[in-house]
Amino acid sequence: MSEPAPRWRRRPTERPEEILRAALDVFVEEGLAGARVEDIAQRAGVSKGTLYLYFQGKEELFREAILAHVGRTLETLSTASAPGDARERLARFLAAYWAVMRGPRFAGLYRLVLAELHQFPDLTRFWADEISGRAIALLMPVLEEGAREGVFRLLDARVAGRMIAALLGQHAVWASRRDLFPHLRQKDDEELLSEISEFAFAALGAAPPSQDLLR
Amino acid sequence: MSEPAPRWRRRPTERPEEILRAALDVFVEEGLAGARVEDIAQRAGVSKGTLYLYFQGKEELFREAILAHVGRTLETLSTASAPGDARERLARFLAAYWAVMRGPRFAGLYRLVLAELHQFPDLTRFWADEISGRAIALLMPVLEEGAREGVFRLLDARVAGRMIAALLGQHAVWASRRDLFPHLRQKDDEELLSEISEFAFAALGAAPPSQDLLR
Amino acid sequence: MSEPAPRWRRRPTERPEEILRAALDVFVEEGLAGARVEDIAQRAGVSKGTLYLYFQGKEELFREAILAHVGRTLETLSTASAPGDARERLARFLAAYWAVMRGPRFAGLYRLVLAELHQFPDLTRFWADEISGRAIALLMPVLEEGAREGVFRLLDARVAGRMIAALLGQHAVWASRRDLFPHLRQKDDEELLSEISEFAFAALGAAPPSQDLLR
Amino acid sequence: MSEPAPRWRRRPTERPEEILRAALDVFVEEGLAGARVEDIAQRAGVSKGTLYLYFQGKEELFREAILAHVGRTLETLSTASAPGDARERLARFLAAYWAVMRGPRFAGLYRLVLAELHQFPDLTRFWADEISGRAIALLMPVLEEGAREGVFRLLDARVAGRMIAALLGQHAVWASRRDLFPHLRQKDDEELLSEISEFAFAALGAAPPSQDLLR
DNA sequence: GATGAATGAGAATTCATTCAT
DNA sequence: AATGAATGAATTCTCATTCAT
Repeated sequence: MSEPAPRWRRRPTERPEEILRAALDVFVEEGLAGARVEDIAQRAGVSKGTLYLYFQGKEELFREAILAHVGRTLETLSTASAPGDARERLARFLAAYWAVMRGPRFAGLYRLVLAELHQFPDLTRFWADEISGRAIALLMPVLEEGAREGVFRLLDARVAGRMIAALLGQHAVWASRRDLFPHLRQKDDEELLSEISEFAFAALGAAPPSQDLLR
Repeated sequence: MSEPAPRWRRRPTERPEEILRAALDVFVEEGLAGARVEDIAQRAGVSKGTLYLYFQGKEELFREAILAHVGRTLETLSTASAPGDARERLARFLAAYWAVMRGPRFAGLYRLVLAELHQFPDLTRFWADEISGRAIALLMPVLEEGAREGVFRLLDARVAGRMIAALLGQHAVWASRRDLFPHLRQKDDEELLSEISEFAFAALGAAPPSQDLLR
Repeated sequence: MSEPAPRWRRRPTERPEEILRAALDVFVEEGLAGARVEDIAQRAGVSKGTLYLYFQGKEELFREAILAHVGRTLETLSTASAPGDARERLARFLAAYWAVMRGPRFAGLYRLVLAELHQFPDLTRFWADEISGRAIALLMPVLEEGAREGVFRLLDARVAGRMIAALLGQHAVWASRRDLFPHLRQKDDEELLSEISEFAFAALGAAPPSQDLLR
Repeated sequence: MSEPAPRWRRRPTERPEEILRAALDVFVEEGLAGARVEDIAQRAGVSKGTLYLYFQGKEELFREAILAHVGRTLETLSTASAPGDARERLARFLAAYWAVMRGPRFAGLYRLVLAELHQFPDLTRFWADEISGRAIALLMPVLEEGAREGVFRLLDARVAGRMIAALLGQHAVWASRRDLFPHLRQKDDEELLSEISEFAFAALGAAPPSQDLLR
């Protein structure tokens, strides 16, 4: 005697986020052009029309999906700063940043942004400022303080920050497709991080802190 | 002892190379999906139908355009090895590799490959082997020799090579759209190269050779 | 002797007449296909769903909106007959009819009916009978009486009525978009009416009554 | 042993005109919104895609279809002026204009223009100038000359021209849907023309010329 | 009764590919 | 070989209508 299950439910609050999550997945898998609106709808468990209740169209969906995800990411990232000596802080930052970049969708997202550079300069700019730029901005005080303390050699903190961001970023892209990049096929994330750390610390004229200190 | 069969082959040269060049330009600008066959034909100065006389379709055009360009690039790159002490050879390699990557179409190509990766695993494999892989392969003997000579500190040459490739690759992408990546807007190519070199040499425990030695 | 059954009936008045008014406005502005149900609802200050409580759908809305407005119009028009000599009665009729046609929505409605005619034969029939037909029917006795009295020349009253209706109808359409019909841009409604009257009276072989008599 | 019939033929010159003709038919029957691009293509005997080789889209098709047809019409119309006395010339003009308006697609076209007034003000303006305006412009010299000769009574030739254009235009619309306008259901085109003529001449204070003179 | 979120059929448009010339 | 006109499958987006709340 129970009611038949309704064919759909009203979820005005949750819908947009669900849709953006589905959209991000599909965009990451298929790229902007390859993603079909229909697929996004299906993955979100709604009809095509519903997407258009919440978003202007495919492009807005793309933009919003990326911004929303980056937003969530940034929250994580900001928490990375903390007390300690410069080497420890740098090591902790590398680990935190690497963890973000190795999160489930991040590298795919980065590829996406690269791919659509021309079509979405504002998105790219946002990315550059908020992701790469933020990494550099967070790194700089650590490096400067380390230099002041004599732990790191003297160098342009901005440049050094950029180098470190490059190492992390490029490795994240490679690592996201280990099958396609044989030069790191055998390495797990932890090993890659320690290789990157080792290289970066060496470039700064310092040894990485012992692992013990970081836990 | 015959040469091993080449991993890829150029198509007969009488077939308009012009088409592939045009295709590459359009693909770099628009991406795979965004590029219209019509535009490629137009830029190559032929009719749409003609493309189909030489290529199966858009995808083959894409594949061939990239392979042809990479082929040309590789010729350049292979000439980079040369005699000299390890520091000089490393410095010269960095300059040569950076020159290739800053060539007119390379960074765009790299983005393209990253972006369309998953659709063409064979292409990516090719890329990984011939470009990233080759860089590492060319670097390794230099690094190993330097380590043997005591010029560079002892480390896994493959890992160090990968780090250097990461620095160069990521900077090439950023530099290709300086307008969108403000963290290096003010730097010219030469300055970026010397920053990268400085960082890499430091990580290897060595000072870069004086500029004089490199000319 | 009961009244003959009315040809159309107004829906119960407690049902929002507001909706029909809004619908008419939107239909006049946008046409049948161009009008969006959503817009009608919004203009009526109700939700989309509410419309469907009162009307089957868009087409019924269209039909009812027109019928309702015509109904209101007809009430006005019927009052136009009155005593007096034939010339005066004709003049008064012209003025009354013109006033109706120059009412805020009439010309738009007329265009609408013309435009969407073929989709609604019954509507058009209704229109032809109640509007054009009624004009002619109201005119005929006046013209016949005038002819009998020797004021108007002898002619087929039905034909003459049709001519006068044509003059009025076409001018109403033109006048509704003076910006688009430059041949009468400078004229105000009053002047147009007196031009039409003058022409019609001349065709009937009579001079129009002096303006004084009409007020 | 004959070749199988080709699936399609190249007709680059004839296509656009064929398409416009088909488009006009469909637009007249269905209105702008009701017409499906697919139907137009089918009626023109081509595929949907072909339409887009020659026209930007549905709206341009609409605009061009109307302009092309009006253009053809105007050629006919211009030839209507000719020598003779004023009454004959007027009679001849009425006949010519009426013939144009009663041509197979004209009244439908007029309805179309009326219906889309808002969306295509430029089309409407064009229509007003070239059709109604031209009628008035062609009429004026005839009426003025007639007045000078004492055949017609003195009146504003522009106003009189407008009245005549109104009579013709409105009757053309009605006549195009005789089924829907019972007040002229029984009349054929010739009879309608002579009724209009009779009314117009009377309004000008003249008798129409005998029919004999006009053939 | 009202609401407005959700649906999904329908239409315009694009563009890779084919093929008559 | 070369052309570019023609095709039609595929895709986005709209909006009348339904129905859970």
